[in-house]
Amino acid sequence: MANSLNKVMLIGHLGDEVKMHYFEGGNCIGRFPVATNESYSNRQTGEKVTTTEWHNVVVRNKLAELCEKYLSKGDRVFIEGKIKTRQWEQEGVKRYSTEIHALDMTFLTTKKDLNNPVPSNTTEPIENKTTSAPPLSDAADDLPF
Amino acid sequence: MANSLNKVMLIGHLGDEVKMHYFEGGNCIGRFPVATNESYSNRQTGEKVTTTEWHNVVVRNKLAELCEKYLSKGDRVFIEGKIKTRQWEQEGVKRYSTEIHALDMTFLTTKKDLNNPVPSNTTEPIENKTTSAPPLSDAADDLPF
Amino acid sequence: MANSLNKVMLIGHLGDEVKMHYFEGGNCIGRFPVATNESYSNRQTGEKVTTTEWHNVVVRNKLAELCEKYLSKGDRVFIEGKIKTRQWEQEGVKRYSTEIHALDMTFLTTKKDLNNPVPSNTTEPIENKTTSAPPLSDAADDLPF
Amino acid sequence: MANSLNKVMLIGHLGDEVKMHYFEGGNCIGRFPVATNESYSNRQTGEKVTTTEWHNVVVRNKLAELCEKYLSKGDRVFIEGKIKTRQWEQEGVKRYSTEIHALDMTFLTTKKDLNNPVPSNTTEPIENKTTSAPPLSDAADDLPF
DNA sequence: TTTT
DNA sequence: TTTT
Repeated sequence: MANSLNKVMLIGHLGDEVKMHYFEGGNCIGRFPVATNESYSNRQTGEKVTTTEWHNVVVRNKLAELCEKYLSKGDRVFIEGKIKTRQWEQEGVKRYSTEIHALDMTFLTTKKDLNNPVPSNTTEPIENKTTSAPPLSDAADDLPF
Repeated sequence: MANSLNKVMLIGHLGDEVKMHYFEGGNCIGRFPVATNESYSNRQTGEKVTTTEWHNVVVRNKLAELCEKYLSKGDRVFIEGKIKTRQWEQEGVKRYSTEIHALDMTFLTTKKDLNNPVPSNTTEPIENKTTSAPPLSDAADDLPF
Repeated sequence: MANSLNKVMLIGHLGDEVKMHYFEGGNCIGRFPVATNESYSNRQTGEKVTTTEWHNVVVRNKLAELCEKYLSKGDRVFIEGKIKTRQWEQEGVKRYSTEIHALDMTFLTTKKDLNNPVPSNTTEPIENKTTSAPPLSDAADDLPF
Repeated sequence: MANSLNKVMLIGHLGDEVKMHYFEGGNCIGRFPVATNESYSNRQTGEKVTTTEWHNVVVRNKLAELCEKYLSKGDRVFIEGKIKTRQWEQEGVKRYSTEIHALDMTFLTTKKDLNNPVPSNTTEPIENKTTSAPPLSDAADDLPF
């Protein structure tokens, strides 16, 4: 039983495909961006403004594989998870990246299985081009989550 | 009615005092860090590890003033809010800072009002007189266990 | 991964002690009422009104034992769980009881361990007087929760 | 700022159409049942069991009108609200009905506007045939609210 | 930088 | 970079 609470709940759309990373021990991690929107009326002009917030979602192992299999860019999901901020140094400057580590999820639209069961090699064609690797990806094996 | 959800809920302790900023139009903003902890057992060594996550909490106007008045470093709070990531450029490099914009809050310990004003023996004087049982307790008796 | 969500989060105070029930297989269940309050201003009179909502909280096994050990009437808790409505017939009339099945919890005040480590036999003296038993108690062993 | 929390979040499907009630002052209320499901494996037999939980959702005024306009039986919604238990006496017996008072909502499928912009008189053609009625629907009719 |  |  925890003595603190770190809970995030999102409903939004994937801005890109799920990018998978496989580790030696058999673990894997998936990453994808999720957009949430907020609308409000500008006080002066009265015009409606929509702002978009982007969330870096991280999933692991079984959940990651389900996401890769069933989620595509544009799909809507409900995500329950927690906030984690990674930090690293780049050229002497501390940098931070905040991620949403998803623990539970509900697929709210799954184009893939509904429209057409596409051959898996055509859905994520350039999955391997992940040039800029996130700092912690190597260490992921001995992380708590 | 929104078509997306961006919800954060935290229970944690303030790592520092509330820092206020006042704007010309009469608006104000308060900022303070909140720590949440997570414990897990290391798979190899079996030893218990506690990690701390720090959240940059932002409050506005009335809520900010309440926080400044009643919250101190070390106090425990429940926070409901949303995630916002600000970005800016520093020396040509995009930098990000993720904040929790608090919309509702519950003070779970407020040292300020507990420690000084009232003598502690007058705060819960008749704690034992809870004569009136909660509505459902009677019904509960004749319920399935 | 669920395709639906049934989530409850409460912060409130216990209206009574935790009542334990032990089953043959070694399982146990604890029950206690939790009060949440809501204040609003009456539109006509402008006077502030506070209403109290009572929640029938149910905990199982390990969590139940922790609750019995550390929670007392008046203590404040954070509860995360789900809603379950049981139904049964009484004299030909369908009756319902809605419960909050707690899955996670944070103790926000624990008078017991802070003030005095009272001998457990003095805290819940009449724990065994659970006279009226019920529909679901037998089935409890093979229930989902 | 509240000193307690009474929060419910649901993702589920409507078990019936939205039933509206209009009051003299211009206020209105809408009611509809929402089902959430949970699956688990029976420990003995190992077979997968799905249980359904029915929630009595209550909406007011603007939100009620949006629900009536855009939601139909079978639609999926995300609901954020609070738990309220009403009590009344029937033939000398105290009876309880627990409702989810929705404060915010996200329509996750809206068959009405997506499939065909049906003329409003054809949208609830067989409203009275409620064969598989959710538990509380009968009781709800003759309740206070 | 908090807390247990 | 999503979606309405």
